[in-house]
Amino acid sequence: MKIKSKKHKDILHTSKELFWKYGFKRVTIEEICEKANVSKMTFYRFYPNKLELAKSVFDMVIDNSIKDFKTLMKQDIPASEKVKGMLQMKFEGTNDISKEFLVDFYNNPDIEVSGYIEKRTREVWSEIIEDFKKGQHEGWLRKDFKPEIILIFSQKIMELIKDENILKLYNTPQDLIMEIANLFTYGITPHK
Amino acid sequence: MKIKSKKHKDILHTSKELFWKYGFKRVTIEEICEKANVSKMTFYRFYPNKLELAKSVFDMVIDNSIKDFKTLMKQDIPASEKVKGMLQMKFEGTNDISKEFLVDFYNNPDIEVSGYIEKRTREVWSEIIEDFKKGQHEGWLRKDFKPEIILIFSQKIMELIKDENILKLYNTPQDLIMEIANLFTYGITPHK
DNA sequence: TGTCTATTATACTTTTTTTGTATATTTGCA
DNA sequence: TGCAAATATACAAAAAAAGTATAATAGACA
Repeated sequence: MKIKSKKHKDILHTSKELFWKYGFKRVTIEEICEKANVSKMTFYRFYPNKLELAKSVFDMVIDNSIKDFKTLMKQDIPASEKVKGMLQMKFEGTNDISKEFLVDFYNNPDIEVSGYIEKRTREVWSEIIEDFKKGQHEGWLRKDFKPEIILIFSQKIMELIKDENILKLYNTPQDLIMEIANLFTYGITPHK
Repeated sequence: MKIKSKKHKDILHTSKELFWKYGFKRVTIEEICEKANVSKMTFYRFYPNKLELAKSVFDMVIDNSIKDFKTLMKQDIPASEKVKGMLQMKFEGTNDISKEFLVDFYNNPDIEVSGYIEKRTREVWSEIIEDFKKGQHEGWLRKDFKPEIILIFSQKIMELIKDENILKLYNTPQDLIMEIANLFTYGITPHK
């Protein structure tokens, strides 16, 4: 599935919006069609069922995330800025999957689904890791750590950012992000 | 329905939470029961169906709103502070009904429902209006305006507070609230 | 203008989900 | 212990959602 007609795009964007808000299960195909101004038959022309649609949505989001991420990594800015940008992206949700969506997805008894998510997630991770390795090679990242650990780390740290109680310690979420970014950076970059 | 057992309270609070997040239609009775750790049979002991539950939830929220509002009105603080408090309450959602919830409610073909909401809303309004009249009688509100207009006014103004673009003009929502509260106050209070 | 393609509207069957009930069992507490 | 409240389970009935067949329509374009 590659070329996207206007209608096709409408379906994708509408369903992303609804899935993000309510999760996978709570949204019906007809609801999507109505909101996207597309007839049900047109929907079934593009997708055999809701699951396939969800995969597409997931893909779209992942792909955009990667694109944003790569753009960031390519920029000629200090490492601390890159880390900050990463966290910022996560915080804004650009780079994040809706919790409601994932929960529904994982609870689906259909095994194929969670397998699919895991596969795609692995792909994203390895892309990101590649970028970190490049950073190590280019010298703006310390060489003696496993890039994989960054992702695990940032995963954990995202839980902090979303934690109301921790947020309260800072004037703005940005302050917290900055704080974490600094922590991250000075543990990672070569000593000046 | 007055005395509330622990289980009864759990049901009420859980359903409020879910309704607020997803709206009325998207939430199932069994879902509520699971999340509230209550068996389905216990649910049906308290309520004959989801609609009656929703009415109770609605009542609970309305009642709390009135209570908060009355507490505010009774305080010995200047009128501007009271107006500010009102807006603040609305902004925090303490005094507000979830949009998702209301939309579902109004779309319900069952006429009784929207009738019920309208009835309760009218009651709240008249209570609030009574308080304003008292304020006029006690002299801390100008006497030559219809108290009813305040509610209509504040309704409209709430739309401003929720408007992203307007919010952007101020550093914090609080600044906007303050601004509006001042506007409100100096159009209402007796001239010093 | 006529034709081709994409889209829609409608009406329908099938499947799945949710509701609501009946019944037997368990829990906690006075 | 014994009673009231709560539960688990299993099930029938109703409602909602999924999915399909078919005929009608709209619009691009040669």
